[in-house]
Amino acid sequence: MKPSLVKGTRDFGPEQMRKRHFIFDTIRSTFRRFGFQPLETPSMENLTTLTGKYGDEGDQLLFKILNSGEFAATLTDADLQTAQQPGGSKKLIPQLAEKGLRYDLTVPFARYVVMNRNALALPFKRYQMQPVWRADRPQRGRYREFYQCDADVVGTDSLLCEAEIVLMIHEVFRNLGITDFTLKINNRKILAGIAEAIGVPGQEATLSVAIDKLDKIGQEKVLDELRERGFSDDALSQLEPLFASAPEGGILATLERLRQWLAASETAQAGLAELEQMLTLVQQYGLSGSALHVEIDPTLARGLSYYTGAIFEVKANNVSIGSVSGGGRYDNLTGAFGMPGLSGVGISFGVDRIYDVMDELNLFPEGAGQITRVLLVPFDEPARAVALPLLRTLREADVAAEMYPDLTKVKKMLDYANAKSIPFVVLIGSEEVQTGLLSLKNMITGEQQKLRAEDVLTTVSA
RNA sequence: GUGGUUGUAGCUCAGUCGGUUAGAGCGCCUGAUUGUGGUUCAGGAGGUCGCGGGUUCGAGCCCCGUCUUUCACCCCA
Repeated sequence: MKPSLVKGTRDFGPEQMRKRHFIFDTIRSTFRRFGFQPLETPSMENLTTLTGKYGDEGDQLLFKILNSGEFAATLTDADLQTAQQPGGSKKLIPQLAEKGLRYDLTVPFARYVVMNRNALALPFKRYQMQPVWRADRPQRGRYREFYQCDADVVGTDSLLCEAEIVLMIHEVFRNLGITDFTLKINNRKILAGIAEAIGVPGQEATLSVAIDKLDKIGQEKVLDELRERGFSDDALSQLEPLFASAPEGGILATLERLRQWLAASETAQAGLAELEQMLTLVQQYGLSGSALHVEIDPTLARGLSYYTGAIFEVKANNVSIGSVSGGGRYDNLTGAFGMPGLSGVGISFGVDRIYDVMDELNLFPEGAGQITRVLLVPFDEPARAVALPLLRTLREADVAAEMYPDLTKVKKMLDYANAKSIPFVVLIGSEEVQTGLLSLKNMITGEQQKLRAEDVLTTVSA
């Protein structure tokens, strides 16, 4: 049998894991600094928890888990006939599968909040870094198993939470070394307001799906699509300001222009006011000027299925990889689980795409992640007896150290050090055992010096 | 889910019109060097040409299926 991987999944070797840990560590430390607490939930959830939360397409992308035992025992002949009709298979799903793999981290979080509502101190801030699964067709930057790092806060409407998300995004990408990124912000209320302003109130979902593609397919094709979906020429002509190029003057000018265009819509004005307040908080915190990578994009739509206020999306510039982060405000996520009125806002970082971006732009720092700093190379049994106490001393001083396990040729052991990029090697042979002076070799410069064992530690930790 | 694309040594890739024993670079192993790596030199190992079927005297090359990769749509981290 020839071993192979499941489509859309990857192994992560040591080299990749060092880089991935760098990303995880960076994100985690930011979440912690902002006061978020860790949470983990099971890989699998009841399908009743997952279905209906992501729209019809989302349900298609859920990985279902076949029931254990005699999973087909309850099927009737009629069931089997139904299943053989085109598209009939999914009608049997409720009988065959009652569990599924998690599709994102937000819905399991909502379930957790509802189940623990009496124990949680609101507002509740949690972060979660776990894999999610989607039965999508894989592409570059799109996998069937990938990791998300989410931070959400529920139980408050405060715009400070939105502001903190903006701050966390900036901090994470700055600490990762991704300096060229754009944080696009919109507000669902602005989208609703646009629909109102052009005379198609309530149609913002259809509108959004189309205009979200603006930078991809262009203005004409967006208008074509909307026309096909029944938008009148009159309505479309009023959409004109949307396509105007961004005015000079940045964020404030964009806000002002939208305010004028959508003056007739109270909803839009509310959304614009939220946006402005949020940005004011960000500025008061001390993030402004060229350090601020925010762009207001009234065409940004994203997963409209549950966002109700602010919408965020981060794109790394000059790389052909989709968004590396996204999030927004949802007013009623826990409503589906019988707990209405609880508002939340969150952000999700896509580790795998961030990895792809950093790999392509060569942004991983040289020493990212822990690697062995010292290799002990004893030539014979007596040398081992000298090496072992030193091995312990190094490790107790938090210096990553290892001893070559076999007594073999020096060349082979030094090759090993090179292969693992170990910067220091301690050579111990009969001469070193007799004199007590060990040979410390710097593998980068090639220099070699004789040192007492206790001086090795200070030299390699410098 | 729809329509294209890709697959040859561990890696990156050549391989002519369908024609003898499928090649290169890098990497790997051995030795020059039994206590010193990266450089150099000499030698060596490594292939079900993704998999299965078909056409043909003959298939890495053509046809069908399948898996994988990747691109567009859809959607999204």
